[in-house]
Amino acid sequence: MLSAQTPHQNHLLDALPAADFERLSGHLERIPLALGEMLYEPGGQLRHAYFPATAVVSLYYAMASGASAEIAGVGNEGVVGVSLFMGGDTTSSSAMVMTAGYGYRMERKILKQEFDRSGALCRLLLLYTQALMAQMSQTAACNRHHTVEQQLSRWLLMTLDRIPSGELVMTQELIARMLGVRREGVTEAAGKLQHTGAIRYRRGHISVINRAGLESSTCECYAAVKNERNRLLTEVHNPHGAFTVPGVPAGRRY
Amino acid sequence: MLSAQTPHQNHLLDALPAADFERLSGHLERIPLALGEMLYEPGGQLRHAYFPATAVVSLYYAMASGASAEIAGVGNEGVVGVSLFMGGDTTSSSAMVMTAGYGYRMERKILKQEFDRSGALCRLLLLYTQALMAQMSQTAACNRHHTVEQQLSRWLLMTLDRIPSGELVMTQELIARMLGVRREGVTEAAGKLQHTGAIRYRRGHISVINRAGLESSTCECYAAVKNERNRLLTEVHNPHGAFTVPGVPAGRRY
DNA sequence: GGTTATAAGTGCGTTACCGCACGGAAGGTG
DNA sequence: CACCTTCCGTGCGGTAACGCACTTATAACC
Repeated sequence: MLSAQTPHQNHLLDALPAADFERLSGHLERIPLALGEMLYEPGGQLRHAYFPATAVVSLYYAMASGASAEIAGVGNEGVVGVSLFMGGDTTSSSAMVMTAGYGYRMERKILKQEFDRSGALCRLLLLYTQALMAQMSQTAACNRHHTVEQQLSRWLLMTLDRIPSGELVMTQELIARMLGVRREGVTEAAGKLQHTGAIRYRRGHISVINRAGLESSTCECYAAVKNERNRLLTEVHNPHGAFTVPGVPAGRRY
Repeated sequence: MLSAQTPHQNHLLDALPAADFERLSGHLERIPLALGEMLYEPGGQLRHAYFPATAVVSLYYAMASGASAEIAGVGNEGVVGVSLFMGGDTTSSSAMVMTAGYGYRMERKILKQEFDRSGALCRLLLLYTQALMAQMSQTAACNRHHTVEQQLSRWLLMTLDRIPSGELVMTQELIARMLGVRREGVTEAAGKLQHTGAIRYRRGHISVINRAGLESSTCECYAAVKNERNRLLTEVHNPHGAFTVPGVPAGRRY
């Protein structure tokens, strides 16, 4: 269980008033999230909501053909399992851990109870859900109009924003499945990005060398999602994260 | 203002318990919705939520380039303006009337008040919002993997499910803008569908001749969205609509 | 340290869709 | 009726991404 003094570094939890957090802290369980772990699948009964800290989770839809497409990503800015408080309990999409790390989970029953109090967490969860919808919308538009290279750049940037380091542990195969494109397409796009000096990669590892380079390769969708999230969750937003100044983590402490 | 005896035929409103509906009926204003009317635009302040009855509304995202892409459609099964109760007040997408008709609107303040009572409407709105998210997810995946012909078929079926007649008043140009494809692409796909006898069209009008034909031309996405909506909103769902038996409308009466 | 599974690179024909530039036709308006 | 806007049909070159087959490289494992 999470002690009230532990720095947990999920932005939603961090934004809770002390009183609300105290009430919940005993119900937050710190757990490791391993690469490839499924947090939910279509039709499955969710038992917990997950608040990622260093882990990153992909919400994606798996088609009958075996193809798939990422709908949205969730990291330390959000929560996995909005259907628990929205009332549907499950969804037609899946959630898989894309970057290993840790997070906190809360039992379905506790989350519902707290949500029904209509307090700070309720408000935050609904605002986050709207930010999630904005991300889904942007994904739909981006899938329609933008190139693989633009989308790969966007995907790398969004993932980068959610992790402490500048290196992603990630195969091109897996990225391709999430973007819903061919693996060769990712190889080609990543090759171009490496050629321009934006990234460097080796077998299963991608390092971002020049963030500005990535930003100039991506489409408007990256900034659009980020801006909308900042607008909706200003009090939650943590401008440069708790990780940019090692040893002096930002954010509330309990 | 809507009298308690009026058949209103928005499924969310119809699903309200009598007591809740009584409280709200005085705040529901029946209004015509004209083709092309904008219900909201990015950044604009929403003043009302709209419950379509015979009108159909598209939620879409407009890109900087001028291109656009539909995110989801809303008809008599839902409500336009979920950001009002989610807390963000506005969104980065736009909402435009695609099929003229009428609907009911409720002032922002009244909606929020009722939402905060955590009663039946609150529950329905959250469930509907989850159904909307499922539709957005499916749109993202569909944009990635399916052909224009499949998407056109899906779009026609979804619109058809929301209107009383079998004829859509709709130019190919407008459909193309919503699907985010070329107008010529729609012409070609519609030509094929007409050739197989599924539809017939003339300048600005599309008639569905053979619904089963359309269903066999579309992708899994149509059924997936419909099933998820039925799962989430069983008590709201109105199997064949209030319109299939003219003069003997189904649904609750107040 | 040699073997092996897995990740990434490459080439090639195919396809769906795009952008553009027309021509023709329907239907409302003076 | 003649006019003219708007909508729809068609052709053509260009291109991004696909599917497939195969090679090369890397890191992990015995």
